[in-house]
Amino acid sequence: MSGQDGIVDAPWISAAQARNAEHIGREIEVRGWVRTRRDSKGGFSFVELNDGSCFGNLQIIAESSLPNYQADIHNLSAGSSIVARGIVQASQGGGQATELLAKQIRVLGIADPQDYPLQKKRHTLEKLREWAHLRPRTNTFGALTRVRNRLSQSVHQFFQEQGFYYINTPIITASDCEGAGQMFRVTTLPLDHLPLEKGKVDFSKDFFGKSSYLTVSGQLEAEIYATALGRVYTFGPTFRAENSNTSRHLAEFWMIEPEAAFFDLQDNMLLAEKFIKRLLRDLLDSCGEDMAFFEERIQPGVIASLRQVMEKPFEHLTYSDAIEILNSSGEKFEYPHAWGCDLQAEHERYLTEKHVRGPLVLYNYPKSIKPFYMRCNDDGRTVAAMDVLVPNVGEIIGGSQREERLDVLLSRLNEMQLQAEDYWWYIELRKFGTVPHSGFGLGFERVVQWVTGLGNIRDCIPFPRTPGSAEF
RNA sequence: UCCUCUGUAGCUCAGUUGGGAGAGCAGGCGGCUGUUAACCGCCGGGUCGUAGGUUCGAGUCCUACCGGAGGAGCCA
Repeated sequence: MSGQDGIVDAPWISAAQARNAEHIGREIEVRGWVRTRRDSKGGFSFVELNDGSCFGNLQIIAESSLPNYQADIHNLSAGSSIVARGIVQASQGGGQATELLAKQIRVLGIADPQDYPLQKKRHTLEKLREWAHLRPRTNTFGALTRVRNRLSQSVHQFFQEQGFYYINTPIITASDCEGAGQMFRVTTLPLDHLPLEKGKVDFSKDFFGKSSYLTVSGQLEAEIYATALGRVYTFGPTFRAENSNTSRHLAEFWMIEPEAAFFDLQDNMLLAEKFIKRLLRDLLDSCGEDMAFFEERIQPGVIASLRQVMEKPFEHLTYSDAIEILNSSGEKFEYPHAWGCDLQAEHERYLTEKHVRGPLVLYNYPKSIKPFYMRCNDDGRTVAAMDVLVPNVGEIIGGSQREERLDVLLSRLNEMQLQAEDYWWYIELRKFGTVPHSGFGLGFERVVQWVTGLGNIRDCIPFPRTPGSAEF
């Protein structure tokens, strides 16, 4: 969107560029939305414009000699859209390097302050959720959007540099055997007139000839590609129909799932750590203004804590050691933490927030509490699983080395009373040229929540989908 | 799904043992010779979430439902 790239009319530049002192003296044009207007005692106005290009606003000086000053400019209010042309000059006031002395201001659309919900003052995040069509115009969601974008870019850059191929796994899946929780059914059957067969719905009449659902994970399909091309990753939407009402759950969220052939659990854990550190480094390097806002207004201390994470190696603990630490912690827990039980939120919180005070990689979980595809360890009672936990948010990564031994996989399916036929293609990957391989899933919004310090995951995605809520 | 809290003006909230609704901000008008979230004055604005019930009388008490928040479970 700059004037130099040849895409748009030469004088049009971004507010981010216009705020830079190197443009002083140039005649330029900016296009965006008014954040606020202040009238000077001298009979002219300061109009602050934001076009999304950066956190800060461009201050525009609108003198009363402009032909439409009284009619338009003097009444400009937050949310109005304008095109302003003028000369960039050094700012006479503090707080910004430059300002635009307007030669012309064209008002494209006014936002009537009587009706426009966003005020100059602070709104609660809960209220802004009701205005998801307007909240990107606020400082918080502008910053959030740029942070999300930067993280997305880093995801691709990191995996591309590490030799991973970006693949697209299906959104619609025709098997209900993924076992990762409640799924949303996809159907074209008439719900008021379902075809029945012996009293049950006849899904052979459905669009795909069988039951189909929205995906809860692209992992199994990613394994197909990993065992052909070596290293792959997905970055796509994921759907969970669980009725969970918390600040950490969404019914629709974005997940990144790398899968790598010839990676064992150690390689997998190292990959996860390098990946997270890369995300943090890029974020802190290139989203300074936005992160400074989160630091100042959302969670003081967040930047320092992220820096610390970047500099130190992650702590690693086996599940068994974690249980030992909980046992000898002297801490009072509401839930028990015996070996073989899944760790409760309070346990994870103790481990990350009090014991290690930073990210923690837990691995080698009891096989009884983990899915069939995780690789069985030699001790006969644990699997090569690993989770990455971080303070405040909890689990952001769950992964494992996958069971590559055909006989072991078959007996695990049998143990868990799953039908081998349902997994015929998954099993064939082990029949034909099987290799050790590993992967993990990282919840994108959880990372956003962690790095911004936002308390509720519903504010970490543009349009949150939660039980009872799919507005916009 | 469970537990707890909550729903009063555009926004944030106050409203005392049930007696007829208030403040700040925002907005409108006016004033103020460069300002950078709340300079001064005046003005307008509310079926007190919805539906029942108790009572002479309900924002206030009771019941149900709906929305929101925090925590739990499930998970990423």
